[in-house]
Amino acid sequence: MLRVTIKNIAEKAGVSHATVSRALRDQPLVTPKTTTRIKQIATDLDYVPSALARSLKNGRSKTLGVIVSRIDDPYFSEVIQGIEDVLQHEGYAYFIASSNRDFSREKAIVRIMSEQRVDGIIICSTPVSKEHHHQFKKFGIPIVLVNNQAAEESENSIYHDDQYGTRHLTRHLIELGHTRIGYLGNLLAGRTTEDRLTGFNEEMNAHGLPILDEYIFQGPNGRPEGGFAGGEHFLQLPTRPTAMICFNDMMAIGLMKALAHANLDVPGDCSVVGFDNISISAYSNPSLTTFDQPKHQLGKKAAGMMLDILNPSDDEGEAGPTVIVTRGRILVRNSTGPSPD
Amino acid sequence: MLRVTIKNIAEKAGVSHATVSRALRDQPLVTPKTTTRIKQIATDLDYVPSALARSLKNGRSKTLGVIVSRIDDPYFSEVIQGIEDVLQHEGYAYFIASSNRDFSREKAIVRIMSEQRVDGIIICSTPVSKEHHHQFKKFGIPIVLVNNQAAEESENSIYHDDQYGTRHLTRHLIELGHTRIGYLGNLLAGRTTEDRLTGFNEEMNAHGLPILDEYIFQGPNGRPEGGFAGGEHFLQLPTRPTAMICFNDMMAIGLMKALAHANLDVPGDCSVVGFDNISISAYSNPSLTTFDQPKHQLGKKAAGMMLDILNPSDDEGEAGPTVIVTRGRILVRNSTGPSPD
DNA sequence: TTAATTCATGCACACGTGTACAATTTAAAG
DNA sequence: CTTTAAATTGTACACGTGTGCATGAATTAA
Repeated sequence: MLRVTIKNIAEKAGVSHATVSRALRDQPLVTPKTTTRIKQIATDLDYVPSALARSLKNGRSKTLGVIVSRIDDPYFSEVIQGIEDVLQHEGYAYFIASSNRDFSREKAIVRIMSEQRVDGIIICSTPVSKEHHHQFKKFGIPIVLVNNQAAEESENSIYHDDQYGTRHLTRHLIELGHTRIGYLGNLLAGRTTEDRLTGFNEEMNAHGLPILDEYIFQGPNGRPEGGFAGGEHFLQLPTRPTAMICFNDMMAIGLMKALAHANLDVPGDCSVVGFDNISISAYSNPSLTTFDQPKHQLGKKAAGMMLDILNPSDDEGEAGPTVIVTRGRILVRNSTGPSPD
Repeated sequence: MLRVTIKNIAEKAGVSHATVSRALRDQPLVTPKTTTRIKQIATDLDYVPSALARSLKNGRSKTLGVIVSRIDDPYFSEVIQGIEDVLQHEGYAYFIASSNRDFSREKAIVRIMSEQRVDGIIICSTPVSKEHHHQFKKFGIPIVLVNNQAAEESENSIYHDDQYGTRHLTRHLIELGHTRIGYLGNLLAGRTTEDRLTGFNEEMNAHGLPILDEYIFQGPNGRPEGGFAGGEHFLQLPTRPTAMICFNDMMAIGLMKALAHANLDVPGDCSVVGFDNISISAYSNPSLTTFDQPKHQLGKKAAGMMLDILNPSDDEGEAGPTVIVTRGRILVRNSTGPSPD
C-alpha cells in the first residue's frame, strides 16, 4: 500500500540511499555484489521509481505532448498510433489533447502541458496560434510539426507531399477521359487544402484543361457531412463535373452519399476520388480510389525526429531545423471509371 | 529561457518563497495587497508552476492513464474524446496507451503509468491481465472500467447494456418478417460479443424462432476485414439468413462489401444491422441501421466517475464500487427492410 | 610495515513546491 | 502606554531522486 522508495531499500540493505540510487542505475561505482543484492531487494519490495522525482531532478520528464484538433478523426488516430509505437518502445509517455480549433481549449492545453514540463510537443495537422507557439519556444520546448497548416518553414517538421498526391489523382482522372473535374476542399484545412488544390490546378494546366470557378468548392468541414454539403453544391450546377476530387476520404464518402441520393451511379455517371486512404475507404460502396498517405509512417517519423532532437547523438551537430517530406501512392479502386462523355 | 520559480518571484517581491506559494494559491493568510503584487510579478515573469514538484509534494499528480486496445478505432476515439472533454475542463492531463492486446506492451504501459504516478486508470473495452490489474490495486491506483470485457463485478465500472441493444435490433428484424437471422460476432471482443449474442438469443426465443448453429459465426476481428470474412462464411451456406446482426458497424460495413461482391442487394436480398453507431455509419451505402451507443457520454461519465473517486465530496461516504449502466437507442436507416420470403 | 593509490560508500545538497511551526509585526483592548 | 491577541511573514523541513565531494576501506607499491 505504502509507496516504497529508495530509502526503504537502503534501510533494508543497510546502505545509504545514494548507493541504492547508483546501484539501480547500474553505475560501475558500486560493487557488483551489492548491486545485485540491492536489485534483489528492490524487486522483492515491488519498487517502482518515481518519474516525478526523477524528472524534477533531471530537468527532463521523458514525457511528450501531442496536440491534434480532434481525436475521433480516423486520420489523426492512425498518425497517433504511429507516434505511440515509437514512444512506448523508448519508454516515453505522452499526453494527448485535442484543441477543437478552439482558442480557449488551446490555451488550457498549452498551460497544462507547460506545467507538466513535457520535453517536447508534436503538433498534428492543426493550426496553433502564433501566441501559443511562441510560448512553447520561450520555454525552450521543442516542437515538431506534422502536416502543419501554417507554412512555418523555420520549424522541425514532417509533411506529406499533398501536391504530388493530387497531381497523380488528377492525372488518373484525365487518363480516364475526364475533362470536367471538380475539387471539393475543406474550409477548415488551411494550407493542406491549398496544396491539394494547387496540385489539381497544375495537372489540369499541364493538360491544357480549363478550371471553372464553380468547380472549386470548399466544404464546411472534413467530415462526411462536409462532403455531403459539397455534393449538394455540385449537383445544383447546370452542367456538373464528371469527376470530383475530394479533400479526404471522409468527404468523398459523404459526397458519394449525396450522389446516391440523386440517383447518380459512381463511377458510371461520376467518378470520385478521396485522399488519405483511411482504413474504411477500401470498404465503401463502391470502394474508393484514393491517395495512400503513409499515416503510420508519418507518426513514427515525427516521434523519431523528436527523439533525435531530445537525445542528439554525437555525430549530428547543431543542424538547423530539418524538414522531411514523404510521398504516398495512388490506389485505384472502384469509384473511378471512364468519363460518361 | 530559464525556468522561473517561486523563488525568483520571492526575490523580486522581497518576500520569502513561502509567501509566494501561499499568495499564488489564494490562501487567506496573505495580505490582499501583497497577494496582488505577487501575482502581478508572477504574470510579468511568465511564471508556470511545476506540476512535477507539486505532484511530488502533494502525492497527487492530477494525471490519469487511459488504456485502450487500439487508438485508431473509431469507437474508442469517440469515447476518449468524451473523457477528454471532462478532464481538460478539470485541469487534468492524461496519458494514453494502446495495448494491442499484447502482453509485453501491456507490461510496458503498466510500468510507465506507475512510474508517472497517475492518480487513476481508465481501462476502455480492453482486457487487461489479472496480474497487471492487481499491480495497480496494490499501488492504490483506482481503476474505472468502461465496457470491460472481463466481468469484474467488484469494480468501479460503466458499461453499455449491449443485451438490451441486440434485443431491440433483433425485434426490429423480426417485425420486418425475418425468421432466418444470423449473428456475426467478434472473436476478440470477449464478454461484449457474448452479451450481444445473448440479447439476440433471448429475443429469438421470446418469439419462438429457431437459432441455427451455422447462423452464429465469430469473425476474426472487429474491423471491416473481419466483417468481410464473416460475410464469406454466411454466403457459402446452403440457405443463408435473410438478415444479419453484426458485432459492430465496422464489421457490418465489411459484411455489406462481401454481399455486394456476391451481387446481393441490401436490404432487398438481405438486411444488415450494425452496432455502436460510429459516425461513418450514416454515410455508408446503404446507410446502416444500428444501435446508437452513447460513446461520448460513456467517456464523460467514466471520467466523472474517476474524478468522484479521486475527489470525494463530503456527502458521499465510502460507498462500495459503483456500476453505471447506460442504454442507447436503435437507429433505423436503410440497410434493413422486409424479409424477401 | 608504511605510504600511496584505487575503490566503494556515505554525507549533504539540489530540483520546485507546500506547510507546520516559530517569529515578527500589527491591531485591539486594558 | 502596556499587555494581549490576532494577523502576517519567515524558517525549516518534507516529497523522492541524483550527484559532487569527502571519507573510509581495501589494495598496491615501496
